[in-house]
Amino acid sequence: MEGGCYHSMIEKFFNLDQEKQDRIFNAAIKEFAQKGYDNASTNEIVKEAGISKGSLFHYFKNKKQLYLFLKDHFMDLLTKEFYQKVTFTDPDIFMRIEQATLSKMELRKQYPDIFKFITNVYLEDSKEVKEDLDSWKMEMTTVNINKAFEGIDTSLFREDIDASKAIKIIMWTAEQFAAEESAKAKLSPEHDFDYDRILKELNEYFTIFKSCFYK
Amino acid sequence: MEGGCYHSMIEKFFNLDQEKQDRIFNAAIKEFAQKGYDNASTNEIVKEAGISKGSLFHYFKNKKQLYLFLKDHFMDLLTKEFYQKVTFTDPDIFMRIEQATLSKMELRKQYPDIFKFITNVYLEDSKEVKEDLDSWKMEMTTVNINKAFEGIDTSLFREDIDASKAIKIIMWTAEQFAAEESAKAKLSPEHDFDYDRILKELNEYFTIFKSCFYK
Amino acid sequence: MEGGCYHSMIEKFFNLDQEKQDRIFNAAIKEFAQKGYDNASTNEIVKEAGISKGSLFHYFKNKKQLYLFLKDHFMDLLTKEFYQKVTFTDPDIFMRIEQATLSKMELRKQYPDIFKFITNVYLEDSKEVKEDLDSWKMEMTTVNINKAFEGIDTSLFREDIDASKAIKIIMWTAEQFAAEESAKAKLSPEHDFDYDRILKELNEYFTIFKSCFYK
Amino acid sequence: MEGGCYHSMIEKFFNLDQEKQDRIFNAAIKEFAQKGYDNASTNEIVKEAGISKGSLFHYFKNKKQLYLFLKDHFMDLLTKEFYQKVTFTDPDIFMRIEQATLSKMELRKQYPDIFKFITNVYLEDSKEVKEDLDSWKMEMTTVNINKAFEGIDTSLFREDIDASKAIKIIMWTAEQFAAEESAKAKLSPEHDFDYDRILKELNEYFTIFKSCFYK
DNA sequence: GATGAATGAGGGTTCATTCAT
DNA sequence: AATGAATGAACCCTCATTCAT
Repeated sequence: MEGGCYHSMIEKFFNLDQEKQDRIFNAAIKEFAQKGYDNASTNEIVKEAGISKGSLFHYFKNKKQLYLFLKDHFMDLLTKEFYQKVTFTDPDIFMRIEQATLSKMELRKQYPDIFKFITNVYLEDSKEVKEDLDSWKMEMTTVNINKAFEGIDTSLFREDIDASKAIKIIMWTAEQFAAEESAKAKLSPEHDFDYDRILKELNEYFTIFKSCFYK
Repeated sequence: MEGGCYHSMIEKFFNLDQEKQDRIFNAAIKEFAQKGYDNASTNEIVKEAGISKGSLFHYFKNKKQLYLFLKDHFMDLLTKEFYQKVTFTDPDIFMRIEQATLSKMELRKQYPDIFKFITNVYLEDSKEVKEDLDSWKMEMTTVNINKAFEGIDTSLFREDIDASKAIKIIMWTAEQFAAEESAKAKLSPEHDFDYDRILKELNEYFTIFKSCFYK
Repeated sequence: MEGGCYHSMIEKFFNLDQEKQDRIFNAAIKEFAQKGYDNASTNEIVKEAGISKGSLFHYFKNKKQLYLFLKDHFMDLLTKEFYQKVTFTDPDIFMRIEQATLSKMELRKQYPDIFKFITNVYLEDSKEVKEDLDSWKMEMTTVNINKAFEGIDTSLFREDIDASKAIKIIMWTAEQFAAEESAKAKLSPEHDFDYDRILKELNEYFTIFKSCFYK
Repeated sequence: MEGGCYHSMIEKFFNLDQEKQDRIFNAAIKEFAQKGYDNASTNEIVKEAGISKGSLFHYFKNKKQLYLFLKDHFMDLLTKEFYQKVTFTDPDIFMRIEQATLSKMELRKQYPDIFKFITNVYLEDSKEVKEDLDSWKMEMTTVNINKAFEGIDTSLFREDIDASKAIKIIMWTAEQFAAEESAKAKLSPEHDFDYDRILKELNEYFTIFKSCFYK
């Protein structure tokens, strides 16, 4: 009911030369990533993008549409890049998680603003976009979990251990470990990521898991 | 540089009768918890608290000082309550985590607004308070981890397993499990928390850990 | 000073195929009729007409010229249609007014948007077109009154009554009666016009007038 | 549901010194009277009133509340003044209408902006206030008609004439006559009202009515 | 000590009009 | 001739903070 001219407007945007599209993308992503939906300022976006106020609302009918569009567009981008780096076919869960973790770290390094933006979308709490995001979040969670678990070889696990719980433990550990490393990096931003150390440490956790969960 | 008259102002606040202090506390906590720092409105706070605009800025130099004060004050309160419920002396890590988890759940039920407020402080991303929060977060993390690990009996762990890593795995699992349950509850708010089921499920994870990590 | 290329622009418009002209006419009339001069949006007009923004301002120098052109064009059209239905030759004023009233009702039914548009032109109060409309309104009033009074047979009126005043009373009554019915219909839009009842009631007024004013 | 803090805000307004209230009244009335609801600019109002943007919205929560408040306030004022000048007790309809017509003309002269504002309220067509105005208009019409007709001595009318229709004719004539005079005055604003001539002419109409409708 | 009126910058959004293509 | 991207001023409204009382 709201998005009547959604497509025609976005089309206008895609007819711009790539360089201008990028300026707008970068400015908007950066602003939303830094300040969240409510506090992001369209004024800042247009200033940073070097376009006029009117132009922004020529392409996107309002702030909300801009935000939701960016979410869809860059979620797509990250997802595609992610699945290009990770072939979710390896039956060994540790290989899969290692690949996924590495891949995420690379994405975070390659597209720091986009990564932060998409991460924040999951945490976004603004009333104005709540409804649209909630349904999307629920959908995403289901899709991702299904994809991640597809074809894991559970025959390697000890029979007295609930494989699905074991898998959750492994994934949570990987996630929290990565989050902790990211948090460290954020609080002392001068230090660059030392992928080798991180991978090594992650593998130490995996070694523990293998010695515990595998036959 | 900023907090010149910090103390004298807060003193004024503490000279108020308890009932008025509470009205201000409740109103402010609720507003910040619901909307985050940037979107919280001092107008709403004074309206809810039934005081004048001038009064608020009489007790607290500005919105930021009010926020940081609330953070300190209620972090203290929650921490004290927490350590009253949990005696972090039990050498068994699982008992300790179970106690901590239960205790947190009780606090969430007992002081829902305060709990939400303090939780959100950790996620707060506003530029205006970023600097002050970041240093505080770092400090908190260190303090809590140290406290949590104090006196854990690592002699129960298998010797071929790095105890500190095992403890991290256990804690991360407990945290993520709780987070997942909270997220579920948030997306379908009609369902009330079923503490019994949750504790039972958490213990199933602990059973796995014991069978793996313990001698 | 303003209308420099007035003619050459309108010519461009008349060179369009009739179907396109009509699309523009309909879209513009509808928008102006619904929202008045100031609030009518050229954006809506071009969207509804299916032409580009540039085109509109290619045919009409600006919003004002478009409006004034529509006013002239459709006032002409309605006037012509009106005088085709009503032969203002009947010397009986009541027949004439009845014909005129009926005729207006038919026009309102036949061209609802145009009718509403022209009606609103008389009530239009926008600064931007005030000057142009005021002189036109004055002219129109004079013209119409003269036409309406032409060849009325005043010999039927009692000699002790000022015929011109009697005519005014009759016309004002007809007008106000019609206005009151329209107002009623507007406030309770579910009721459709009941032309028969309205005509019958109007004739009851006329019967009074005949019994009073005629010899 | 919308006007929660209606009273408390208006109270703020009434606490201002009279001179400031008047500045705001005059500025707002003038702007609304000239441009109608939609096109009236709160910017213009505050500029003309010599107050800040924020102040206006300190007294009135939004443009709509301001408008509706002005409508109520000045409708009250005009009504009170009107009924002070006209004692609607004279059983002779002509005396009553003459008084009313004179009274209206005086009000128009005394409070030109207010009079125009209130007149326009009846014609206001903006979506934003339509609902609120429609119910009010319907109520007003009923109230006024009832008051106007109360205690008219219909025994003077010829028995073969429907008194209620005769009264309508008389009132419509008076109204339209007055409207026509006002329109003339508006289009050539240099001429002041010549009340004596107008009253004389109105009475000529009344003479006709008496000779026709009275026994 | 307590008040609440006053501020003005900034929020998102719409607009008629221009002009390079 | 026809397009539609681009403009920037103006729209209503909210905000944290100040200061005279």
